[in-house]
Amino acid sequence: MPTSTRFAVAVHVLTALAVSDGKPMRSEDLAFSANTGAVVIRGLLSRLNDAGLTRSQLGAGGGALLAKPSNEIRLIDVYEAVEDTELFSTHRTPPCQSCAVGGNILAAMQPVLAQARHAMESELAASSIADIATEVARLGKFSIPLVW
Amino acid sequence: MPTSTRFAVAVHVLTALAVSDGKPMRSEDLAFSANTGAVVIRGLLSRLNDAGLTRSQLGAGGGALLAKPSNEIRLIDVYEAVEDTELFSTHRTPPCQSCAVGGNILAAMQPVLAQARHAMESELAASSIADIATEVARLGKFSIPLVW
DNA sequence: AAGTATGTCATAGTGACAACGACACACAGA
DNA sequence: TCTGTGTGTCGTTGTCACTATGACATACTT
Repeated sequence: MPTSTRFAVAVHVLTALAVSDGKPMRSEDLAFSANTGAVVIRGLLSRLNDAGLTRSQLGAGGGALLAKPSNEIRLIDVYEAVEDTELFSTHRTPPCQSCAVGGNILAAMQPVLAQARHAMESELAASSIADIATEVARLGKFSIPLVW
Repeated sequence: MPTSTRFAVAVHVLTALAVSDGKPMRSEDLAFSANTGAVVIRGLLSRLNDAGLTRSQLGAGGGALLAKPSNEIRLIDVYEAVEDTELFSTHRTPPCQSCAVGGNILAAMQPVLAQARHAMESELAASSIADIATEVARLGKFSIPLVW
């Protein structure tokens, strides 16, 4: 089960905003960088706005902006803002409740799966958009803020 | 970012085999318990056989059996045997390589994502089918092995 | 030799996701 | 105030992975 592409693209968008902080970026520009459509970006920004990670400026010269410093945006915040499916899927149709195993398997698995998910989320909480932006700048050999 | 239902169903199947150890179970019986089709179970068993977790006995009175003791089958083994998609998806179409961000974002994210995945897998390595079977027996108030 | 169960193929249906076009609404600047 | 620009959202369409289902060759047990 793969995640949707939303998480990766959302991190991409936030990182782009972080490296060119101050200047609003249009959804169309962000779409170009992520190689996708502007509507996809707007859908992501809508979720990120709701989560308080970004804000949008309307009108001429407008675009998307970070709502707080990039080092205060953890990857787990991004993950929760844009992903809405459970990490572990269970049976499409509930298992046979009258069976000894079927009736209890989900409850028996639940603690282990919750712990696994929590371990993953803790790792995502340890990194911020600032960390990613710094790494991108290092790999790309440029400094932040980047003037386009 | 969900997994497929295969992981949950595979754990279900292996747990069923664990609690009734010794007697082979037909894919049709397992399908009934998991509330799915026999072909789905056979597809899972095919993968579990390849991974050395189960073996199948053909002919009358045949069925699936565990290939090793249930306490030697870790959940991570099951996960790797039946899941074949990456935990984290990336951009459907590769990002713009000529952009400062697009050209490096994937490489910059990769270490963090790998660490998050590893944390999750470590948790799955800490539990075995025997643990799940014991928990199912406790919840269902029966003892192992279960005579059907 | 007969019956039974697996393993695999081919087909079809379902759901999530993303690409795309269109348009109402809101703000900036002159 | 008026015009241009950009967001936010809707509906449609295409794609892909996954699951369900039927069918059949193969292999083993009795």
